[in-house]
Amino acid sequence: MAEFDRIKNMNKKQGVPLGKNAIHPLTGEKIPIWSGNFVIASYGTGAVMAVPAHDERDFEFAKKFSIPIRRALVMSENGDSTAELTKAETDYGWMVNTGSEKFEGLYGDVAKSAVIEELVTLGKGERKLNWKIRPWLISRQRYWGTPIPIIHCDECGAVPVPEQDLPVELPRDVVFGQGNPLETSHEFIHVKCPKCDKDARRETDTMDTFVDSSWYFLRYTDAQNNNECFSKELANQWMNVDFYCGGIEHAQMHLIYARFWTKALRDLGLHNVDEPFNELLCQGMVNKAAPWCESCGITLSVDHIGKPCPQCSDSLSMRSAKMSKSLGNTVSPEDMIELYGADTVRLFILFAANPTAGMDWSDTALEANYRVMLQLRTMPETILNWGNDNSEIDNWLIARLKQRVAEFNQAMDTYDLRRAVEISHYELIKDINWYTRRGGNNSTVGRTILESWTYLISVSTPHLAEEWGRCLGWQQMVSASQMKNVEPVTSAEENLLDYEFTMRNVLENARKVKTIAQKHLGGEAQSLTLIVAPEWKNQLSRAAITYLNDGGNVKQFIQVLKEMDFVNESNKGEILAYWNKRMLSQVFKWDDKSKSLILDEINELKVLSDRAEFIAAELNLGEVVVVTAENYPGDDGRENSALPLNPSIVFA
RNA sequence: GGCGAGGUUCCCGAGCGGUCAAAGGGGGUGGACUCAAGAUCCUCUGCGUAAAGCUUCGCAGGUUCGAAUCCUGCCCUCGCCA
Repeated sequence: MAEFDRIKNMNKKQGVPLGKNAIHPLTGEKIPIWSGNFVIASYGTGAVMAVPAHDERDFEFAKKFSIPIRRALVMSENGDSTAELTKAETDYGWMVNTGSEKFEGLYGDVAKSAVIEELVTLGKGERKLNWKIRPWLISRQRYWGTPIPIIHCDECGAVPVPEQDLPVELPRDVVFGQGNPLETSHEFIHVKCPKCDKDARRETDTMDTFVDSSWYFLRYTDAQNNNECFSKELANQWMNVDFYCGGIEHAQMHLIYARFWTKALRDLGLHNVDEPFNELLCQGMVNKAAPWCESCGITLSVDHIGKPCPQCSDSLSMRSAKMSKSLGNTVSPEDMIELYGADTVRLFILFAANPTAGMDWSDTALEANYRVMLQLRTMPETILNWGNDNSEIDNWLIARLKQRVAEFNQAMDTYDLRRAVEISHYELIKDINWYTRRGGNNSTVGRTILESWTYLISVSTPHLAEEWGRCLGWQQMVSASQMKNVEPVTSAEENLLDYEFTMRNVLENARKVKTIAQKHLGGEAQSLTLIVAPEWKNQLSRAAITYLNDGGNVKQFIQVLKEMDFVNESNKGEILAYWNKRMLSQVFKWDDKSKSLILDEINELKVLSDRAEFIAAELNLGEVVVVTAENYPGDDGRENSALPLNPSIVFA
């Protein structure tokens, strides 16, 4: 098992006693030696002295295998040296149970030093400091990295390449697959020593490629500069990078390196920038299912699909795993682009998940996005072939577009790419569908929509957008032109959107009720009566919303209510009861939009009456009548369930 | 081991105190169109009922008039690094 995997399994500690003992160098006691899976062979000598009382892992191990845990420290001065440990006490403490006057009661660094000194005196040990240092990128790499500008001379040793010969560039005439490719370039290797001019060899290791990515952003500020790495003035002007988007490994490796180099170059006086990146967005991983053995806990390559586990012969399931060559669960973007086009693949990736979330690759989802693309492809043609009818719903569509553009901009500004794509490639199709369903048929309006919509789709599917532009007869490419400013929604348009929204809600509810109602009717419903809530319920709602908006406490509202104008002796009982029973919770259920519609005293009777014909057609009814509760002629009491924005729905 | 992300309805995924039985997509269902298929459009997709109510957002508690959302503990998964 690889060391990596073993460390991952450290919580499942295992071990065996070797049957041998070590002698404690100071006390001479015998200490049993165990072999354990949680000790890392590559760390130090691979052998560690366990301190079960004061190390969490050792404590756990000792508990599991019933090894005596002896307290060596107490956590308070003159603490109880015989107190039992319930968990590892890992802080600095005062030494106890040492069996030696020299150490008893010593604390922290003083204690450490005393023990070390004693070991040195006895000749049984030495003081040593182990550094744990990153190799800071000057580590062996084969070819793919910045060459290390050193020439090895038998006479002079390692000689730096003179500054005028820099940079050392990688040779092209190399052969891969036979060790270090640089070794195969005769011209690269064999050079004269810059000092003594005798035959010498060039260094063939290269630096890590992270070296380049540690300062390229600085170079980008002045990429054409042939005299120096970058102009200090330009770098200072452009840096730092406002927004940096990269994979998760950036967060730990690249970021550390880039920050280090930036600061180092600053200290060398090459620029004045302290931090290279202002904001970092870590994008998620793209995963894809791979075979997985539950009992062995291993992920296998796709070659094992449909076969049993090679280790335990159990049947394999599938589970999501990071794409990798070794597992074979990769997809080739080229193949996908070949099959579906670049725009489709891009759309899929953007829509499948938010950038930070990561996602599972899914062929069916990709196909679904392809269908959307096909649908969008013919959209301009369809829309431009609309007729010339003018209708109320034209204004709705124009208003809707304005609203969508605003939403789109907001999504883009907050890097919510998924939402942006949803608006440009999904929502707007639905809006167009709704428009035609409501009888819209005006190609002039359609053209207006397309003139903005084309720019929205160009962000994620640029090829498609160019196609649209061509269809619209544009001379310039979409990518080379600028979208015309779209005005914000006017208040009249806002109302129109709201009314339509209100009607859709009612329609939706009516649809739900219809099937049940027909069970009771024992046949097809013929007509529908919508009973709008009585005025006192609207007044009550407005009063409650206003009261809460002003920061009032719900519990006290009933007191306020009693004093309200519209409450009198005859209706008081009904209103107060209704408040408790129905309205109290409802006030919180309305969203901000609904609340503002209620406060603005939306005329439901008119909104619904105006649209009664459409509702009748949608529900396949002969007639739709809209009345207020006050005017409802029936005596079945159904008007009582009406609420603001939620009329009673009565089928007959 | 250190650090990070996360567990949501059949699946993927949004939501991050009342708009939530929970957006959107996928899959599935029924209908329209069609000679037919495909594409497209519309409906439904927790149980239930002329609108109630009930159960549901990893598990168990807690805060609140109210929790998928906040707090505490636990379980599990994934990723990064050496």
